[in-house]
Amino acid sequence: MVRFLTSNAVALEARSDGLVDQTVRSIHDLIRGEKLQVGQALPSETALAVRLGVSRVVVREAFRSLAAVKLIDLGTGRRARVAAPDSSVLALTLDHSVHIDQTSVQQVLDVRRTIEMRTVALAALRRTDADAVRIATFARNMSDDFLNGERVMGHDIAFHEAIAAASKNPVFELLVGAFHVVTRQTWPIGWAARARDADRRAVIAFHVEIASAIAAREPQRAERAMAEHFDNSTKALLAAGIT
Amino acid sequence: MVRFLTSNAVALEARSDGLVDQTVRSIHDLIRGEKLQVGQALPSETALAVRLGVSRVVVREAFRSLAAVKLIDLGTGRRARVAAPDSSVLALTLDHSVHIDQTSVQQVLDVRRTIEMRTVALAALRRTDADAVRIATFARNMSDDFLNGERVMGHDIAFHEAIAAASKNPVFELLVGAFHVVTRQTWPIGWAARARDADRRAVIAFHVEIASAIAAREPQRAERAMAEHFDNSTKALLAAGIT
DNA sequence: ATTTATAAACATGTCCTACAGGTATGGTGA
DNA sequence: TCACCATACCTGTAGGACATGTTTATAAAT
Repeated sequence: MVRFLTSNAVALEARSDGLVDQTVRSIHDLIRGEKLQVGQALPSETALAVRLGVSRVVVREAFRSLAAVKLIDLGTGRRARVAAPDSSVLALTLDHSVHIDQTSVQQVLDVRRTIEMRTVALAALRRTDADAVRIATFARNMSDDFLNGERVMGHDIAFHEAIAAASKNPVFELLVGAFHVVTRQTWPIGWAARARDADRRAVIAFHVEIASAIAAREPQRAERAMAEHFDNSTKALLAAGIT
Repeated sequence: MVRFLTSNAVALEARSDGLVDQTVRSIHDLIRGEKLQVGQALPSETALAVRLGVSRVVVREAFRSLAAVKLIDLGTGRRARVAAPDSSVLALTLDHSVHIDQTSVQQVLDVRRTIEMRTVALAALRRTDADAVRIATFARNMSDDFLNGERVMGHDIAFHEAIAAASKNPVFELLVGAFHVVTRQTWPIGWAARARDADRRAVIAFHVEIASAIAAREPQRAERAMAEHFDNSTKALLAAGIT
């Protein structure tokens, strides 16, 4: 993988009046410049404060900013370390966006459908045997815990996460992970909307079918099943008044 | 390439003790509880400090955390206000992920392709006349500024952004916007990899074709053109050694 | 009476000092 | 060699102080 070392900082609050923002950029550049990898430690607050000519308070606030977007990890008594990105930040953004009425649940579902139709196809192509087993297991767990909605939801989410992992693309994994936050809030509604046992069994059947297609390495079949699964969910939520 | 992507549950900052994290949650709950809308003001730092029984430092760090993920806006002398989510946070995450070698450019491209095939189809269905004009204009601008790579890139990015906007789904807009950060770094490489004018013209032809399909309200044609466009770019970057 | 100018009240930005408590490191003793 | 502990280092939180920016209310001017 060729590296383009234009460590040009991403418009990270481009123009800033404040020392904190400047410090955030300095630290950002520092990580880039020293090519720090995940887990490596940054200088201590005091050391940075001296080096950058600001007070420790400023460095602390800058650290908090970077930690909030998961660029670094903080811990009492330990120096800050470079962190691996995770989905929590995007999850927060989405969650907030929905709550603030900037986005509808259906819109989120459309995006999920788009993405997961791809992840499932990739999973069918790139899954390891262990992936296939994991995925199938979650589908079976859904069936086994049929009476306990809470647990079915847990398996459902784990199922989709496992598929994303099997796609071998961390960006997809990131996105799928982020959507779970919204899923957790809407899933019970969709489950309740499917009052009849037959409808609930159908939901699980979709998962079994998807797992089977992945195991058989049939991307198109997997994709089709995933699409139907989402269409079914979309309808259920619509029926429950979730737009 | 080593990966750590810790995709795990999330929501409101793990149960990490620490007054700052608790305060972040409190403020988060406050926004939810009071159903504050974008633009509305939060209590002042001092007021919150008193109310939550913590020092002002703690509230400030909590504010910084929330501002870093764009849940609130901060400004000197002004009270903090609820903010609308934007793509900069995810952009940072992606950028960081690529720089830390957690993600390859090709993986990002795959995600982009997946998403933009959908946005372009939606755009073809839901575009307004103004959207169609905007999109076509950017394509024409690319052609007009053919000799100036920097400007072509600008039009290219604006083109894709306009399509996302025409999809009328803010989540897609958010995602597409976030990818631009990576695009800005890889685009010049792809352009350089297409040494012959004919190859460069072909790139622009794809955009013209996409714009035309959107104008004609032909989602499938638009989708196909977009797919070809991405396949072409993927190949160009591969040829340049970008994996 | 409406508008403008100005002053006061309020809010954030930054610094300093202080100390409690967590972490890691190295040395000592078994 | 290994376990244990003292110690130096580091982060977490508090309170006070003051500069600077913003809003509001009052007063002056048209």
